Amino acid sequence: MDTYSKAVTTLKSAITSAMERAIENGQLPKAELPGFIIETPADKSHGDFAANAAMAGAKAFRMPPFKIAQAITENLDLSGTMCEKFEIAGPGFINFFLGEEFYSGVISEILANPDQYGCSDFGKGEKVMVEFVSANPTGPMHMGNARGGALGDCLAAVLKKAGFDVWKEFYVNDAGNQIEKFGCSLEARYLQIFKGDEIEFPEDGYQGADITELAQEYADKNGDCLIEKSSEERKKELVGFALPKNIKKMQEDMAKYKIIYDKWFFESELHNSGAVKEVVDLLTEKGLTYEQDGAVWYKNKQVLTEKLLKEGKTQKYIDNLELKDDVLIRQNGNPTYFTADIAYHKNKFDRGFNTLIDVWGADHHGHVMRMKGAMDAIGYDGEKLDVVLMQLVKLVKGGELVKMSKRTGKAIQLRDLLDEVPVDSARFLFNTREANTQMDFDLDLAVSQDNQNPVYYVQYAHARICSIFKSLANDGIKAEKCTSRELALLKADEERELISHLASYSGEIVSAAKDYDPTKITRYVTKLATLFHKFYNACRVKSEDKELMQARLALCECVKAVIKNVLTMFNISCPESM
RNA sequence: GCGCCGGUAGCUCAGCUGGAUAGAGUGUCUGACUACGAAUCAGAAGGUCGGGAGUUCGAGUCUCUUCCGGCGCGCCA
Repeated sequence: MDTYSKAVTTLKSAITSAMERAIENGQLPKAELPGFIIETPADKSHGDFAANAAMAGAKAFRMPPFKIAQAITENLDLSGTMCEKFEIAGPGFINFFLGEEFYSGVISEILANPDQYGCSDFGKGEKVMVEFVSANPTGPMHMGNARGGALGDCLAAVLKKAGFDVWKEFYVNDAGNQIEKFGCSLEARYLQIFKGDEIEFPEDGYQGADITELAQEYADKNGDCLIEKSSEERKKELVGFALPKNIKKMQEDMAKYKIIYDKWFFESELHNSGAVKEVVDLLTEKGLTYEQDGAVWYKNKQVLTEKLLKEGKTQKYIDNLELKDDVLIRQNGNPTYFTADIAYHKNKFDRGFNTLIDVWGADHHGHVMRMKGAMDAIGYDGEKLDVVLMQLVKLVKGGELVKMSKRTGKAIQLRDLLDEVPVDSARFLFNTREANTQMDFDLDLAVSQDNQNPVYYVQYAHARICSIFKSLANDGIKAEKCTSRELALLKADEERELISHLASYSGEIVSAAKDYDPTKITRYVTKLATLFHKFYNACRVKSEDKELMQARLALCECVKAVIKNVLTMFNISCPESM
């Protein structure tokens, strides 16, 4: 267990036994012990930890909180905890102040194993799949994919650090309706090259310039050989030419974005293997399908109504949702996206993944409930499917909304972004805002290579520490292993606050993993940089006092290690000088 | 119409299962390099937590209601 958790748990049990003793003594009436929490006060003068046991127990003990706090503290034994003193404050908080043992313990713990620091067994090796981006291969990736990529990749990294066995996957929709549309669009552009505008472009086709370019590329290479062929053959040939190119581009873009997937999963595999059809059969066996208008339908309304009633929702609430059934197999015999998606998620569970995490755009939120319901319906646990919904990203430059790419005149692409913004910057900045909030991505900020940009602020702290070590090395001084007596010299407020923050790293990782929120960690490391810069300005490392200097060097080494630990985890570079 | 997400400082956002005087960054103003990197730090100013009601020792946080913004309710994905 890490030093911080140890400090909290030992303190908590000390308080619990104090309450038990107070009841035995008759200082507190016999009652069930109240649940209480140990929190870290925002205000430093309130100590390192605060317990609300006295206030939480006001009801159970039928006593004023302040009196309860007195009874508790009179029976409190701090030995075995890392706290050295306490006080009763405010309405009945008991505040605790950590002692030297804690501070030197944190530093020793980090230095013993800097790369592993922050790791825990919270996830217990559970197999988790994070599926993210999964953009359609019919066209270029956009800003939403950029955000999803950074969030998904860093979420996976956080989960891994928290002890999960993580697998990252990109689902390629290389089959189905949109590929058909892709083919029609390519065909129209191809024929237009030879026959001009007499060829009409399909109304719901993909309008992008990329389609025209792909058709042109094919024509340049192979000429008009497809004109005499049947439409079906023509589309097949064009898709066969264009799709692999698009997929390759996506893979290149992701690689440039430093996102490495464990697997690119192709939807077509599910169709070819019969897995999609299997899902329909499975649902039919369970009596959850019916035929109507030549299509096969899934009884979504029935499934979700039962599920929601079980969850305690009222019939009125359910009626208001106006639940509808879904088509599994279209009139034309083709399965819908939904059917393939059920098959895909079934496939994930069948591969042994315990928890499935999908990162989706918020415009898909209507799909979440029915997907979970469908998992239940085919005999899996829908609760094991978690969806992180991501709100829109607005690109802002010079305080104004950027809608179009100057180059293409179309929506800004991931490529445009990566051409302009350093990868470190993009990965960091997308992780400064929670998935659930609409986000303004400030282009000026992202390209700025100065103090405005939080990623440089953090990297600078790291480089600054490296620079201290270099400067001292020039004077023939190097860091030595400190004794706990030397580490106890770190008593300044700036030093202790910095160490406390270092100590909370593991807890922060677990909290980020629990909430599926990697943005907590960028905030954590930014705060760490801030506290370091404060320390740097307040406490000189180079010093005549050799013992204090060594203690401060140890602290610097810890900060350096944790910054590197975070940035490496997020695949962001961590330069020694900049 | 119904549902989901959001509304906190001029701007961008935090606020941990309800806790002490609501916090950062940025912008504005004022200071700090003859010293380990000033890509930094210190200080000031800036708020009816969208509005209203309720729950209790205590509400930015929970409940209800209302207003504003984004999104969703397809044989699209």
